[in-house]
Amino acid sequence: MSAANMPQRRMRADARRNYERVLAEAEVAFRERGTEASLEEIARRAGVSIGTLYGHFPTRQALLEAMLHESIDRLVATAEELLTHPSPGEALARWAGATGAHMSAYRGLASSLLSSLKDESSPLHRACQQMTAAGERLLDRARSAGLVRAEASAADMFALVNAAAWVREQVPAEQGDRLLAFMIDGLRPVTAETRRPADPGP
Amino acid sequence: MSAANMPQRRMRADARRNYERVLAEAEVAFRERGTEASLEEIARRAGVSIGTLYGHFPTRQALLEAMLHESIDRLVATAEELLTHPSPGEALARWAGATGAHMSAYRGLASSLLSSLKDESSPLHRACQQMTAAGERLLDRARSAGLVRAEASAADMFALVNAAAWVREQVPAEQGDRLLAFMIDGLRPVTAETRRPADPGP
DNA sequence: AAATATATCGAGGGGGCCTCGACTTAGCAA
DNA sequence: TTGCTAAGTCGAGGCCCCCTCGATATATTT
Repeated sequence: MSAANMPQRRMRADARRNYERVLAEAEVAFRERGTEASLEEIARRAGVSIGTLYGHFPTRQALLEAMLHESIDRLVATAEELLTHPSPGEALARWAGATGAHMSAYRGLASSLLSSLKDESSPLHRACQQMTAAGERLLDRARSAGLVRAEASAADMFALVNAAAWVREQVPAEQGDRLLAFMIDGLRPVTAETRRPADPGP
Repeated sequence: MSAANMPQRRMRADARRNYERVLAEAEVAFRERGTEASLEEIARRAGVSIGTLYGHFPTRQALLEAMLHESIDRLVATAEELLTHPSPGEALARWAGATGAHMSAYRGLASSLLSSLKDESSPLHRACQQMTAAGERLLDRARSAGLVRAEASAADMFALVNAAAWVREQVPAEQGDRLLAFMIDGLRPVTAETRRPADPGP
C-alpha cells in the first residue's frame, strides 16, 4: 500500500483545506444519512461549492473511499493481530463482529462494498480486496482447526459479513448480533448427527 | 384473506383500466430497474399522467404492495403445502429458497420488506407478517425435529431469508445459493464436537 | 510584480418526487 | 336522449438532486 491516494504533488494550501473540510462533512453526513446523502448538502456544509467538491472527488465512491481509508486500514491491522489469537474460532468471530459493526455505521455501505468487490473499476475495489484477503487468513486458520467447512471461500465470508452488516442496519442491535453469530456458525462443517436441515430444492 | 385491497365500491371503467395498466408497467419496471424505478417513467409507459398514478397508488410502497399481492399469497400457500412434506428440514430449506428467489427478482425488495416488518404503518406490513407467520410454522416443525436451535425466532428466519435475497442481488447465483444454505445451516443446534467458531468479542 | 498553473464558483440542463386546482368523462336518472 | 354530477385525469410548478463546464479568482513561482 503505497501512499497512492493522497496528492501526488503537493496541493495548494486552499485546495488542501477544502479537501479536508469536505471529507469531514462527508463523514458526518454519511454517518447520519447513509451513503446516499446529498453531495450538494455536504458541499454546502463544508462551505464549498458543488463544483469544488466534484473537483476533489469525481464520484460518490471516490469520496467514500477517501473517507473510509483510515478505518479500513485499521480493520486490516486488527485482522493481522487476531492471527495470533489463541482460539482461531474466536479470532474469526471477533473479526467478523468488528467488521460488521464498522460497516453498519453507515447505512448503505455494505451494499456499496459488496458490489465493489467484483467491479475492478470502482475506487472501493482495493478496499474490498484488502478486507477479503485479511479475512481469508483468519478463515484458513479456522478451517485448519476443523471449524470451517471446506467449500467456504473468503469471498463467501466477505459476503456474509456484508449481509450481516446490512441486516444490522434495519433490526435491533441484539438481533443483529444473533444473526451474525448464526451466519458464522453456518460455516461449520456438517457432522453426521446434526444433519443440515436440507438442500434447497430445485 | 378478505378482498380488502381491491376497490371497496366498483371503480369506473376507465379508472380500472388505468389501474391495471400502471400495475403491469410497475411489474416490468421494478423487475428491470429495482424498487427505486422512476414512477414518472412507469406512468409514462402506462400512458397515464403522473397525477393518475398517484391517484391510484399514493406511495411507492402502496404500488409495490399491490404488485406483490398475488405472488405473496402464492408463497404463503407454498409454505402451507410444505408443512406436509416428509422432511421438516428439507421443507424449511425449500421454503427459504423459494422465498429468497422471489425476493431477489426485484432489486431492493428485500430491503423494503425487512424494514416494513416493524413499521405497522407501511402498506407492506401485512405481507411481511404473513410471510413471517408462514415461515414460523415450518421453523417450529424443524425445531421439533431437533434441526433448529431454541433461540432462533421466526423474525430471525425472516431476516435471514431477506439477507440471503439481498446478497443474491449482487453475487453470482451459484454463490447466492451456497450462502443461503450456510445461513440456514447456521440455525442448527450446536453440538459438543462441532463447537461454534466463537462468540463475537466485546 | 507579473506570469501561470491551480482552484473555485455556480448557473444551467437533465431528472425525479409529489401536490393541487382546472378540466373531462362515465354512468345514471329523468 | 340528454343532462348532471361524482369520479377520474391531467400536467404545470415547486422543490430537490446530480453533474458539467466556461468564467473567474488566487497561491505560488520566478
